[in-house]
Amino acid sequence: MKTKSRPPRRRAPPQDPEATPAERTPDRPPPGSGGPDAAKALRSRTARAQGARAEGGRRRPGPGGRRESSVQRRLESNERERQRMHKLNNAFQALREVIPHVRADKKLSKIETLTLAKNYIKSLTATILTMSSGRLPGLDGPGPKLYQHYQQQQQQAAGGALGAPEVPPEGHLQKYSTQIHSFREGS
DNA sequence: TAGGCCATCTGGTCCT
DNA sequence: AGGACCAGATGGCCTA
Repeated sequence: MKTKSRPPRRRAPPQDPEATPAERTPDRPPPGSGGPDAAKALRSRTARAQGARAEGGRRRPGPGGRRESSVQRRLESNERERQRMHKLNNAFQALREVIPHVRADKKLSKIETLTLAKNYIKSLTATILTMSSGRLPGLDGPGPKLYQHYQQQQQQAAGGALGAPEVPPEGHLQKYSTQIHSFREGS
């Protein structure tokens, strides 16, 4: 796994919103080739693409063609989607900044960020459990409640992922530090 | 050059 | 009805 700190990517030039999918990417294979609902989408998109090809790759004329209002809606929709993705990326960045990791010079990828965050949370939970159980033996403090919650989470996780081995609190700490290490090695 | 990661576009579906 | 969300497709950039 590699990560990199690369300059901001330049945005791909916006495609002609009036163009049919076939016009924009003539070589594009039929989309929606995976997933249960995809079959319907596949058929409808393919039909549209084929229709465009049948017309020599030109925009469908007449009522079948995209009206200006529909083009405008598509552009607005694209813009909203961009903003949504930007927000998502901002959230990823915020998450990166609170996860301690050894490769401060290199940006964590999204998958690395999520994986590391998950194990970081687990290790923190384990740490808190260890500390609170040590300091509050038998008391009705946060320790026992936290431990109950932890056990519930463990049981749910084990139920969700069939055959997932239950990891003891200290195991998460070990796993997290191992992962940090492997990310460093893998760079 | 292949593979990984990413941004963007797009159409379908879900939700308010 | 319109916006949010989702997933597939595509192409660019980067590194090994």
